[in-house]
Amino acid sequence: MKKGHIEAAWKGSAQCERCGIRDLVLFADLTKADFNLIHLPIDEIEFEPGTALHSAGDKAAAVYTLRSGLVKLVQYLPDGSQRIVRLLRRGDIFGLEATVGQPYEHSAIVLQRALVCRIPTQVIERLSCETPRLHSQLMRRWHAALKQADDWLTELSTGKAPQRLARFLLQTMEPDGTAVLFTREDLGATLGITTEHASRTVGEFKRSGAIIEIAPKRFRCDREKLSCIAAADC
Amino acid sequence: MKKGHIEAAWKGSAQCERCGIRDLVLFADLTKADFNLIHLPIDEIEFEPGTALHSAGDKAAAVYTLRSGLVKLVQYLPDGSQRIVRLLRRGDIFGLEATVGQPYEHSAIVLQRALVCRIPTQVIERLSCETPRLHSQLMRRWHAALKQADDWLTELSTGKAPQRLARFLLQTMEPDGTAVLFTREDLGATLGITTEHASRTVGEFKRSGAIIEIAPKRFRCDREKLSCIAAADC
DNA sequence: CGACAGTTTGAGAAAGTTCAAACTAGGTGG
DNA sequence: CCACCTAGTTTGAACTTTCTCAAACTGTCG
Repeated sequence: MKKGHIEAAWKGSAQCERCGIRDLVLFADLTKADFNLIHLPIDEIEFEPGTALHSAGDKAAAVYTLRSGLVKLVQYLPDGSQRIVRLLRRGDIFGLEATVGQPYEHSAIVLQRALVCRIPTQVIERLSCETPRLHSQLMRRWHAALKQADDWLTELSTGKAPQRLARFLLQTMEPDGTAVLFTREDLGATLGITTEHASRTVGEFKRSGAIIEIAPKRFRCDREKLSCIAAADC
Repeated sequence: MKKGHIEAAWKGSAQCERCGIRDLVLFADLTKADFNLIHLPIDEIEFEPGTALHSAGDKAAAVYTLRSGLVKLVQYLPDGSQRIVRLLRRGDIFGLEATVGQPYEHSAIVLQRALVCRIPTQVIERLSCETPRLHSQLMRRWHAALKQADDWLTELSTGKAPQRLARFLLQTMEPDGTAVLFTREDLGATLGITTEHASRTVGEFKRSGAIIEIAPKRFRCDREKLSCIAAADC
C-alpha cells in the first residue's frame, strides 16, 4: 500500500449515541433527549502523524475527543525551544479552552495516527444551556487535565534524567508491561532534557536491562528496576 | 505586640454581596436571588504563615478564595522531595477539586498572612443546581488554573536557573517594579533547583544589579536586564 | 546506490549538586 | 543590655550531571 499524501481524512458524522467508547467521553451522561439538541454535525476525522490539529493562539472553534492514536500538546518559549506539556491518548479530551471562549493555549500535533471527534463550540454551548448533565463531565475533564499537568511537573520535571525517564515509562506502560518510546527529540521535550541526553539515558536503560526493545520503538519494561530508579533508592 | 499562638482567626461570616473584591471572585456573576440560595455560612478566616489550609489527600470539604496574602500549593514526591506547583494571590481560588468530589491534590500552605473565604462544597453544589451563572465562572477558574500550571512548566521548569529566576521575577513583579522573594528553600522548590543554588543565583542577580534589595525580602527589579536574562540572549 | 532524517557516541565545557563550614539577624533568657 | 540560641542564608571546593558541538552511524525510501 502506497503512502498517501492525505493529512486529514473525514470519516463521516459521528453517531454519538452508539459511540464505542461512549463511557469514556464527554457525552457519557447525556440522555436520548439531550442528543436531540445536537444539530450540528460532529465530525470524525483521521489525521496522520505530524499534522497540527490546532496551533497556539488560534481562535478555538471546537473541542476534540481522541478516539485512538497519540497527540502531543506543545508550548513554545519566546526563544523557540519547545516543551511538551501533555500527551493525549484514547478517551482524552483537548481544546477545552473553547468552552470558555479563549484561544488555544497549545499546538496539538499528532504523533501516532489519530482518530478524533471534533465537537464544534456551538454544540457545547447549546448543551451547556439546556442540560446539566454535561457540566459535571466538563468539570471532571478540567480536573483531570489539571491533575495531569501537576503530576507532569512533579514526576517528569523533577529529579535527574534517569528518574524522569523511569517515571515516564511507568506512567505510560500498558497493561501488558510494554511501552512505546517515540522520537528522542519528543522524549527530550517531555522530560525537559536535550535530545542527546534522552538518547544516552535510553541507552543506559537498555544496557542495564531495565527495558528491552521487542519491536521498533516498543519496549518491554522491568517494573522492579524502573520503580527503584524512579525512587532513586538503588 | 507579643506574637500570638493563634494559627487561624475567624473573622466572621462573609457578606458576599458586599464583597470588596467581588469582581475578582467566584460569585462575580450571581444575582440577588442567587445569594438567597446560600444557607450555609461562608467563613472569612485569617491564617498565619506556615499553616496548612488543607493537605494532599484530605477529603475536600470546601473551596477557598484568597482575599489577601500568599499561599503555596505543594506536591510531595514518594522520596520526600517537594515541588511547589502554584502560588496563589489575591482573587485566586483553590481547592476546586471539591466541586468534582475528589480529595485535595496538594497541600496548601500559607507563606504570607492570608485572609481566605471558605466556601463549603454544599454551597457550590446547591448553586450549581440552581443557577447557571456560577458555571461559567467555575469553568473560567479551571481554565485559569490549568493555564497557570502549563505556564509554570514551560517558564519555571525549562532552561537554566538564571532564566527561570528571571522569568519568575518578571511574572511576580508588581506594578511598582518590585517583587518579594520568600525563603530560598521555597524559591528552590518553585524553580526545581536546590536551596543553595537558588541562593547563589539570587546572589548573582544582586551583584549584576538586575535586582536591588530595598527592604528585607523585597527587591527592585530591572525589567530590561531580567527580560534579557530570561530570553538567554545576553 | 545515494540522500536523508533520526540516532548514537565522544570529549570538553558548563551548570548544578553535595556537604560542610562560616556567617547573618531576630528572639530569648539571664 | 548582652550572650546565646536558632533558623535561614551564604560561601567554598570537590564532585556529578547535563549540555554542546561535532562526527559517525543507522535505517528507510526513492
